[in-house]
Amino acid sequence: MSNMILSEQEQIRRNSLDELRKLGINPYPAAEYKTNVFAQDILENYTPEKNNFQDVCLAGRIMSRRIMGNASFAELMDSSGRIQIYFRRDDICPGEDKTMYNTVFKHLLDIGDIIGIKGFVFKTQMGETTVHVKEFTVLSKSIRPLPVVKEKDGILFDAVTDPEMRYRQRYVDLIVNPHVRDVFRKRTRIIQSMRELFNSRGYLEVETPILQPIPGGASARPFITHHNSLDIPLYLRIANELYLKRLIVGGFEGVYEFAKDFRNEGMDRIHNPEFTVMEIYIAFKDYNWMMTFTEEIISKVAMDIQGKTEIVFEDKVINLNPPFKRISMLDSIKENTGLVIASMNEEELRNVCKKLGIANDQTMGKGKLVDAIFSEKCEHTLIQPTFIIDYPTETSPLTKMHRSKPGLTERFELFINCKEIANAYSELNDPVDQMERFQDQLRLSEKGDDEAMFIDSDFVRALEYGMPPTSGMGMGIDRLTMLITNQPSIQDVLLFPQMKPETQKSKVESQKEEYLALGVPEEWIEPLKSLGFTTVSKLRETEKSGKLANDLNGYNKKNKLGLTGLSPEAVQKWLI
RNA sequence: CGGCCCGUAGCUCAGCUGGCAGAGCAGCUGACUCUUAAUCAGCGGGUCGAGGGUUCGAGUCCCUCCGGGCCGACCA
Repeated sequence: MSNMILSEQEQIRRNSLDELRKLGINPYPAAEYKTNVFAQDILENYTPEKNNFQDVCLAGRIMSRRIMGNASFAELMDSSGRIQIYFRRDDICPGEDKTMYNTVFKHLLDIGDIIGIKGFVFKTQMGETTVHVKEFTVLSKSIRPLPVVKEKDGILFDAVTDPEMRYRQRYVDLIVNPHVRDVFRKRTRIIQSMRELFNSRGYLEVETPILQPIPGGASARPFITHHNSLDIPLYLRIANELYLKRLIVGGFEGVYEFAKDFRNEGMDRIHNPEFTVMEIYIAFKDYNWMMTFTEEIISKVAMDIQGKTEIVFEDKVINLNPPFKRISMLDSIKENTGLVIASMNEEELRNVCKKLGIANDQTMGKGKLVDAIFSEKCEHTLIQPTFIIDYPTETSPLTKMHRSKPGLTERFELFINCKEIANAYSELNDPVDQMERFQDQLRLSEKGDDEAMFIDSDFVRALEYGMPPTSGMGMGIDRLTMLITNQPSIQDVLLFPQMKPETQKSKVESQKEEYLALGVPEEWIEPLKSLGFTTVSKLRETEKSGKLANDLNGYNKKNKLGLTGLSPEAVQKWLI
């Protein structure tokens, strides 16, 4: 702590902290501060005619100050927004003692500090609704300067846009970029909107294990961890599907979970190692029913959050009004390539891939090849919401065989803006078939597919007791939020996106005695440290004693330390 | 993993073919009792991401590394 190098502004704020305490003001008081209004209520509802809000109390952060001698304006930001506040010396300090205004407000408070105010609302000559402060309380002193963002006619000046700062220090982003708070409020409302719908249908919100002995329900590489007292490996879940279906076996009509899943894979604009998925399973339904339900969910969310089903994403207008287009995967490939691949074998598909310039290798089976063709040739066309239906069996090991199309399964994925938003099946409930599919996965795994599914024999055991015909659907909440809130990157809809750790500069410094032992005069130790020689080993590594002597003498002169100059020879002796 | 770009004061950013590190905001001192990107006068503030190299001299050129962004690869 004492060794921390503080900027000038941080030092000044820490001094202010001490000064406040000397005046008997606790900069971090414990007591509840009872407010009776939010900034937004005042801004929306105050009128001079009504003369309302004449005894208000609110609390928030000082975001700007304009001091004009014995009167000042400032902006206070609470959770609802910003409001201008007005201080007048003789109102703050009615008696002889003007300390609270002259010293505390003008000198010891800063932008970023959190205060509570009591006063009345009025309109200034410029017409701005303002709280005239009669009394203020320091609630929390800020000792780190906040980026100052100014705004005029909706244009921001010096806005914090650096992604690294925004994501690493999300708290700063939230303070200075109000629209960011709005995105996260909307994220929560999206989840609430869906939850309302599910609860109104009587479906049960449940929680299932995040630490799983077998990471099932999806094709992905898991994170692995270890349980000490059981002495077994455990995996962070890649999906919760198999647990939710066990609950349908258990007799619930419908179950759903908003779940964090974890996948140990690359990160980019649309992938974060941990992400949120809503999965829902409903007994006695099939994937056709689920498509209609998915349309209902999406359009309700759009209405609840944006008030309309037509949304704008970047330069595109997307219409979320049902019904959405439904097309089979094979028909979509036909539409986009003109190729009919339905009856092709693995070798023929591989040739198609080669012809189309699609990367493929021997570990890829028929299903993966079809999937690769689809991804390459079709996905980018799916801007308006589209259900792609009837997937190859091989890549859908938990899905019921198609009731009429051999080799295919009753599965759909919903694409919006070329991204997969939802994935759903008529769930496979034939335990014998399920066991065979798991064994197929095992063979793929042996072929080198490192994301083929593990066999979960307890899940098969559950199916053996009998699971009703069921349809299940998973929806990527992060991607849905990106879409609804028009955010280009997943990091913009995650409060704390994963980042590489910041490298902490080592704060290790050598002691005074170590410098003295080298023959460095005591008065030159601080200049040495200031020039970056914070340890004696750094000093020893220096080879240019002449340059060092020169730098030290320069530092002496620049900072007017008045020390006697050093000769290169004297410095040379330290380094031996 | 590969290509391109970025990292300079608390914040936003200049800094040309290498030649004394700059501006605005913020801060400090002062003036100003309805201002609003307040204004006016003055002042301070830098390990130029880190390390190495070339050079009389590096923010600038070269190499390595760290962090970030975009695109691609891999991947849902």
